[in-house]
Amino acid sequence: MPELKLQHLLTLAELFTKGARYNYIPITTSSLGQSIHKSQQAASKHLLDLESDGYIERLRTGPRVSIRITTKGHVEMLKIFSVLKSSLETSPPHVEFKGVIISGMGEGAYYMSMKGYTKQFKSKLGYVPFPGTLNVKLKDKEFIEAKRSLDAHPAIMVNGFSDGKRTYGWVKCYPARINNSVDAALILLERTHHDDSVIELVSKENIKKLTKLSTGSQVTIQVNVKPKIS
Amino acid sequence: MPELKLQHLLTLAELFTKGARYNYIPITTSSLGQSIHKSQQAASKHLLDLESDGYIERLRTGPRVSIRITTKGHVEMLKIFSVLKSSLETSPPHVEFKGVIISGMGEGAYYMSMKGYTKQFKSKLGYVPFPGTLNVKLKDKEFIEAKRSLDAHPAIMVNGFSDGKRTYGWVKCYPARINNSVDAALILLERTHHDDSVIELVSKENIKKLTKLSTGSQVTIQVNVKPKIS
DNA sequence: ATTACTATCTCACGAGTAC
DNA sequence: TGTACTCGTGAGATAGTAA
Repeated sequence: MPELKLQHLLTLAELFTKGARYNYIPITTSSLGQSIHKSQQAASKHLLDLESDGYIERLRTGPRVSIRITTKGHVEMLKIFSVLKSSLETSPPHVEFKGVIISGMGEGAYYMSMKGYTKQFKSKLGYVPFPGTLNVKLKDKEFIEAKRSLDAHPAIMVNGFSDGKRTYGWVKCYPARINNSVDAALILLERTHHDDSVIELVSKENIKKLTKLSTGSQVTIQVNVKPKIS
Repeated sequence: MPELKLQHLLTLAELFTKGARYNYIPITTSSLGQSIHKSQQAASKHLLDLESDGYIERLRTGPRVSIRITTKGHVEMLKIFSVLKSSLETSPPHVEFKGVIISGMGEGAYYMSMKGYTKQFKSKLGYVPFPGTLNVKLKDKEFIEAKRSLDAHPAIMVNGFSDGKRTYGWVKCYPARINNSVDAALILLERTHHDDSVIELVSKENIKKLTKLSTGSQVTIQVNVKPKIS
């Protein structure tokens, strides 16, 4: 869509930084070449091209040449800038999983109801989860891969503990939404009896009742990811 | 500076818009080719290159391929984005003139003191100018050219009028600063006895006294330009 | 259907150099 | 000093086509 050639982009940007938008700026092709990490010849060609395309204007006073960016050049820069801006901004800040509900085995419910966990859930998630986890079987490889790389994102860490007889592993919690309607948390367990293709979720209420979902139902889970601020 | 090749920029941006930052997105090389206005083969090559450079990850499930942008890819996009952003933002929003003061002939003072003008100056500039214009001779071609293209920028318009005997032309005013210390207005007259190499300025106070400048002194004038907001 | 190879073309770049 | 020509090299793009 933008008419400005991509290879000229950084050259034009360099002229902008030098202040050439509203004033004629004296510049040599060699210094420009250095700035854009190209040869003097390349810089010269860039200026020639930019000029013939009407993105810059040049004024020569004897040996000296001054350059100014035209409105057209400014507009083209803004075009590319806004393409980048909108593509970076419209990126939805969540990881999505699709799968089907499989029967919970009650084990999750047992462990997650232990005081060592519930105390932390209360303080870190803000609630004690309904006893019983929702287990979702992921069918596509990309979701399994996405689950693996959840580690890269910041999580709410529920620490493991010991009750004297045995130890219980940590639980990583990721705030999530089920079918874009129910708030929940996807949990990664240090020790789980599931393989990588199953994700487990906890919620304040009984998810199955709340959503009228049952074993075999297809669900979509969105895990929020902190948008990066550069 | 950015390692990402510019020709891959719009391809990566397209993947971003498709939501490939946090999820594996199914995409074909032909559809991608259409999106970036290149051939299917070019899109395929782009993906190959982006993958081997670690900017994207691909997952193939039989014939289908899904793509996700890596953190490295995201960072590279942000790098180029910020180069553009800063070059567009650091552009100082004023047009600069340099020249030497030449003797005013008093004519300007006479005209600018007429009621038909002073009334408008008072309401539009906020003050009645000191009687006497500052005339500055521009020595370099680029400043003369810059003066000509001042027309492209929005001005405060002081309309012409008639006193029954004759008519007086309009005056365009551009808020300006002299030597970065005195507020003034550069004025363009519909009818002037100067050629293009001279600019005239008015100010609330006597500029020469205020700045201790006299004929022959070098001055710098900055005319503010409305920064464009896209 | 797809993806991606090969061949070919164009053009971006740098070296040398004229002015 | 400057800019910008010619020319050689190679990267990027497309068409054709294999898998």
